Amino acid sequence: MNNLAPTSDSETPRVRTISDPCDRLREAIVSGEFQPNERLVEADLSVRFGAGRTAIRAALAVLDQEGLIVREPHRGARVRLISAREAFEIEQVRNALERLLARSAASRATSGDVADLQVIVATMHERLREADTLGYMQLNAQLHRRIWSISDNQVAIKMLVTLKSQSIRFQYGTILRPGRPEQSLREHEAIVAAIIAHDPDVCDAAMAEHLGHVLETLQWAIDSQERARPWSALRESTLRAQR
Amino acid sequence: MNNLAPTSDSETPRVRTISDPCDRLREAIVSGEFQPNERLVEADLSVRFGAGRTAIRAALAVLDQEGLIVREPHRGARVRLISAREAFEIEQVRNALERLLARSAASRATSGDVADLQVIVATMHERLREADTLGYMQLNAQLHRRIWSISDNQVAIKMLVTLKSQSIRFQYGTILRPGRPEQSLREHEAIVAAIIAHDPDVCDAAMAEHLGHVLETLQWAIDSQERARPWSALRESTLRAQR
DNA sequence: CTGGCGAAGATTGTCGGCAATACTAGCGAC
DNA sequence: GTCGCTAGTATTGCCGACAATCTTCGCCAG
Repeated sequence: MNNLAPTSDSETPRVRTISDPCDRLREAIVSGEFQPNERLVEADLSVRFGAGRTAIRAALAVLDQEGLIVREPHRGARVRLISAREAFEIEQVRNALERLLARSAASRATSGDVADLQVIVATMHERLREADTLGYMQLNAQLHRRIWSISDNQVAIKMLVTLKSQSIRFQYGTILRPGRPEQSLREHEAIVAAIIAHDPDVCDAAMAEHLGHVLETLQWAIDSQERARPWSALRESTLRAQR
Repeated sequence: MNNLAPTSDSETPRVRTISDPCDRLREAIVSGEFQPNERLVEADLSVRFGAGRTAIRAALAVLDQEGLIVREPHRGARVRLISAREAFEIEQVRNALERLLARSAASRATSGDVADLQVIVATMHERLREADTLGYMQLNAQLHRRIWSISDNQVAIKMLVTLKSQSIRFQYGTILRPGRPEQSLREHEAIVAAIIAHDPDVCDAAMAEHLGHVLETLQWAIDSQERARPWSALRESTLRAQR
């Protein structure tokens, strides 16, 4: 009855890889193909993507609005470096918006939605048992996206997608905290349980607690990163000055 | 000691009107100079603003990302019509973000911030006594912006500015509800009191209650608008089809 | 009179070139 | 050796023109 894939929502269309320079450049940036603060010379991108410089300029304008790059007049564009402070701001906004969507999802979830969520949670259990951290992270993101699709606020969803692409550099450190995946899974189960119970208040609280812990873990990840490489702040300012 | 103007935050720079086509076009759209669904022909805008078509295209790309216009391939750009449903989504997101900022402001407000807020509230009392509804609305927006400036989340502030420009068409009907300005002022006083008390939880709750009432009033305004002009839905679809 | 069909008009998308600006390297003076 | 100036280079911003596409209008058959 249900599909093999637990979700059929709008995932990245991988079959027909659109040659849109904007999407390709965005993908290259979020995948880390360009370093933070790296210059993005229009002519180079033009030959790289086989598009005219006009299309590249349009793509840069979009990515500037999305916050992935910064443009200075007559000085060109470069990959935006998200500071730890800004990562915190983004996570706080994400917190507020996810709570809103969780609340909406708890009110609107159908039996089909609930079944999908349960499949995802069950698969998360498997990945955790297999110590498949990467797979667990992917399912984590998938669960959140599925909750978004249950809610009915497209405005908030679009903002969350943009925020996610901005802060992707900080997403990987958060799962490395000892014991964090187990705790994360329990929190996700609480969220799903609240959706099943159609209780918006409880779901809001469960999502708030979950993302509060994510925020704490983000703090921990940044701290431990600083501890391991105390010169990183210096390196960042050096890169900022570099041309 | 304190300035004559209660706020010195980033208001719209009116002295040196930048000739940037993007800003001018945005201003023209939010001020209602262009009707919703009206076509924006690049050549016309080019002669209107005295800029080349390239600059106009860049401006359209930005405004598309901001959600003020919609662009269809080979079919051009037009002013985006925000539906009542979308206005609701926007107001819900605004609700979530303003609560976040109110919480932050309650933690961080200095004595100077508090003084500014009290001046604004006092002036709101005056405007209300004089039945100066327009002036009251402006102070209303000013108070919210001042609270934003106390908080420390630039990401959320930028989003709120963008959302405000999108939903400006629905801002005017909400103050016309009988008794609403008085209630609104009481709610604002509760918010400011919570900031003065440095109590984030109470401030969050006060802002939530305030914006919950705004949401109700928005519903009332849309309903009464529909009641007065039951053909507006038809007119909208007609405009959508129009070229 | 209505509905399909094709050509003309209008508009957008893209490309190349040119001027304006910012960065760099080299040179000379102190 | 260091600082300031200047010429040269690299890159962006802008403008015109052309191709691609969509829309509209006129025509004609039924």
